[in-house]
Amino acid sequence: MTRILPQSFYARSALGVAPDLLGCRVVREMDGQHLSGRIVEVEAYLGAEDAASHAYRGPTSRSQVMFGPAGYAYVYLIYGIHHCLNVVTGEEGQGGAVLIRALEPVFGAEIMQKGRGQEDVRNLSNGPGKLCQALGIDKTLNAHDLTAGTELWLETGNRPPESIYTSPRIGVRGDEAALSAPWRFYLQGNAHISPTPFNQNGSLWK
DNA sequence: GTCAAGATTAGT
DNA sequence: CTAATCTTGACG
Repeated sequence: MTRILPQSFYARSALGVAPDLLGCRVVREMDGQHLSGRIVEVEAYLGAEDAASHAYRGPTSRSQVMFGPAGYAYVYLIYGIHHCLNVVTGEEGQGGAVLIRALEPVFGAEIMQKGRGQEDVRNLSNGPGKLCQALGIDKTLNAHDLTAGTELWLETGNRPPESIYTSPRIGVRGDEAALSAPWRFYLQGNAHISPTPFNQNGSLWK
């Protein structure tokens, strides 16, 4: 029984995929070693109806992978400095994805820390840019097939998620609907979620 | 071609 | 609060 999440897992609305990703693992295979983390925070982005989404204005050279088949990685560079990892969801042509925002290190925390001084494990992957740095994820993995089981993939976790909370998404621009939509999902109280005031006023989702 | 803005983070 | 740093995408 394989634990790798199949294409069918991704082939539905980002709003359905996002909460289901909590508790799952991201696995990175590098230099013959495996690094992995448990997903503790995500955000859903839709297509034409979501002003905060890169897919809002239709496909562009950057966002085209979002319009492709589900189960592929969408990796982009933000602020010229940080990479962000998303998984493409939904039907081809719709343009949906889920941003992986924070991980709880499972394997290879020592390697993730390499070259970053003596950093507390809890601050290693508690943000979208930091988790990509920790796992060595950059644009070379854009459009990578996450169901193939090579280099980078997602698999089911061992432990069920704690209480799932929702809040508005962090750092987004757009219209009022996009700013207020409660499409950030996170494990309330987990030590590895990203630091934000929203953590104080989220609401129980399930 | 030009240019402002960005799904962030670390440091003052 | 602001700098860092560079790609993208909108516009002309």
